[in-house]
Amino acid sequence: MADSNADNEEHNSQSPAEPPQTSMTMHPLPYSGVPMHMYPFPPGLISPQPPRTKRRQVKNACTNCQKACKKCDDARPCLRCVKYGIAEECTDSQRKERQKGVKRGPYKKRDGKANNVEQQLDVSVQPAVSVPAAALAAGAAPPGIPYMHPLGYSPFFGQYPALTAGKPGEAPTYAFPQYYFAPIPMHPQVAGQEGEQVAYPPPNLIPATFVTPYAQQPYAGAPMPYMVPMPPAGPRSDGQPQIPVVGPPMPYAYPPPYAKPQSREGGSEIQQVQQVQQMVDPNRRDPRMDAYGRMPEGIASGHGKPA
DNA sequence: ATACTCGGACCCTCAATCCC
DNA sequence: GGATTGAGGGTCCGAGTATA
Repeated sequence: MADSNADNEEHNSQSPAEPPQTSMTMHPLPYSGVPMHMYPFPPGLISPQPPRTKRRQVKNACTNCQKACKKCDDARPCLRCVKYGIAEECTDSQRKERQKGVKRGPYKKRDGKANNVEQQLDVSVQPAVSVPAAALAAGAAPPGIPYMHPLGYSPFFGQYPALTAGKPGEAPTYAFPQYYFAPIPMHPQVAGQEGEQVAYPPPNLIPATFVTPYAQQPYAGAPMPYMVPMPPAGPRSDGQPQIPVVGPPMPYAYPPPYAKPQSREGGSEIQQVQQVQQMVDPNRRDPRMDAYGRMPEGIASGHGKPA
């Protein structure tokens, strides 16, 4: 299928020169509850019907997770089995062979192109970093926008995998999505009846270009973090020009991109699991990671049922 | 409060089919 | 031959229930 599944390439991203292994946890924050493509936009910027995020699945859940209908991961033993102390029973489940020779009826006619609107709306998968010429020609912002979302470092840095690792001394290319200015819907367009959802005007998104292609790493070969915090206000330490913020200052701080789960006794669930995991096998490495310890797109995503 | 169960929504894979 | 479709079969969310 044309669907370029990141998982399809996961196994061939290992370079011959294996980079230094890190001691960071190799699990993709499965309990984060923040889907991979759910951007930490402030409440005012969230449209009433945010695009549903796609749920990522492992290729093959272990027998235990499969039985429990619970989320598994690609590592063996998986987090859940480690957590429940059944790591030695963590084995891949057997998948049935797909049946062949199933006849299919005639397909519905193709109507040329652009088969779905969803694809056009899904900015999360657009690898483009360039600004469409039409948008540039149209000017920075359409009239009537009350104020613009401030733009700084992308909050997505490190969240997306490298498309190309980059030769020594070269910057890797990342598959992060375009970063958008978005006008805040100031007033509901339609007043909702009692018990009805209030409708907001559709967001008018203006694609913008990234100023920096990737977050600076503290040292060569350092693993990319999942996300980096927003930069502090004021001049940038790297000498690059400060990105001007249009409109009033943000009255709130960004929440941490991945909020820790509710802590239980002895720390959060994920911390407990990680502690066990490190005791079991300190060198345990998630097989999906690329040569630089980064996870492919979408991993750690996912809770995606419509409300 | 936490663990367990499981219905069913959602997702991925890939053979069948379409079309250039 | 490459692109597209869509069903088979898988994963796992989340609500309900059980247990400590």
